[in-house]
Amino acid sequence: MNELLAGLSAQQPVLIAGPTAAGKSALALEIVARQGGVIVNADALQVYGCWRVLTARPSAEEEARAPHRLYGHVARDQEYSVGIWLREVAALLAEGMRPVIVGGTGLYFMALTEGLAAIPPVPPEVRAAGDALRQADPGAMVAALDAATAAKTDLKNLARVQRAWEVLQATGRGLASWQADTPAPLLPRSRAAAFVFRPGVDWLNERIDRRFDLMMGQGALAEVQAELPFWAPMRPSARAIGAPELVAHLRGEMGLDQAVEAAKLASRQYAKRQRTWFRSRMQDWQPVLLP
RNA sequence: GCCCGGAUAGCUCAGUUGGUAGAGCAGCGGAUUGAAAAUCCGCGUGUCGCUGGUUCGAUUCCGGCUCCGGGCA
Repeated sequence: MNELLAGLSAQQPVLIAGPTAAGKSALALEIVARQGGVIVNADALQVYGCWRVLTARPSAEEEARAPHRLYGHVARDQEYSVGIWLREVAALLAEGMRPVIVGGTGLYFMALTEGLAAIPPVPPEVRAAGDALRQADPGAMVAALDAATAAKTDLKNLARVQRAWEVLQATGRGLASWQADTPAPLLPRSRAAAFVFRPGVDWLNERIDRRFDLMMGQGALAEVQAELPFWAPMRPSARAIGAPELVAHLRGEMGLDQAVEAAKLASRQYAKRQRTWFRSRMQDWQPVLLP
């Protein structure tokens, strides 16, 4: 820890990435305690107000120890995305405080340090049309793409195809063309101190299991129960790992033990995807090696 | 003790009219420009329970044994 912090100037922005349950928040708190700054969330699910326990958001006590931003500030049914996150971060940076940005969402860090195309928001009608077409005739959606976009899109990945189709519908311009005009990044990698946690797989898997048990002890089930009246599985907020599993249990579709096991498994699989991203896309970040 | 079923990948199982075998899940690797805790792609050698026999050749057929279900005593 001390070695990590040596050579860290108190004005320098800090980025901390790492897989779920690796202990990133503790490092962020330590840095801010010693040198000052604001802790800024870079996690796609910790933004939702309804999931404090389930997404392992900083506790009230931790939030009292240092300023925290972009945690739990989004309503369950509110639209959110990398673009919105990036604009919120831009506003924060404009305030002039030194940011310590911490989270597990690789895409957010990439948008921050490498830039994000300036594409206007897709109107809800276009999104609805995209949902419908993807369901009814995915082939037509693929066929409707412009050649340049089709060439650089994974056409088997219908989530990507739908996004490309929606951008073309909404703006009349291909996604590839927009991306070719990606503006300079808000915070280039070279202007920040960047750390990635690299825990061993077995060590992390054990921590994931233990942490989920801890969440259950902290009232995860009650938290999910409170959301049951508003539950809509299609919403981004519904993708919090553990939520669908515990909902299924509360509806009598699976035993509690089974739901807990399923949630732990999903967390381990998520951590694996994070590892893959960090390994390939954050090679020039300083590794924080753990057991 | 007897009868019937089962024993094949980490797990659940399929299959081989005798030529050493393949699905799902798990796992591993990869991709990732506004739903990303999402989404998508790739990867299958394992004493076919053990042991004798028949056969050019047995995981497959036959005998014995072991273990696990179920039934009858």
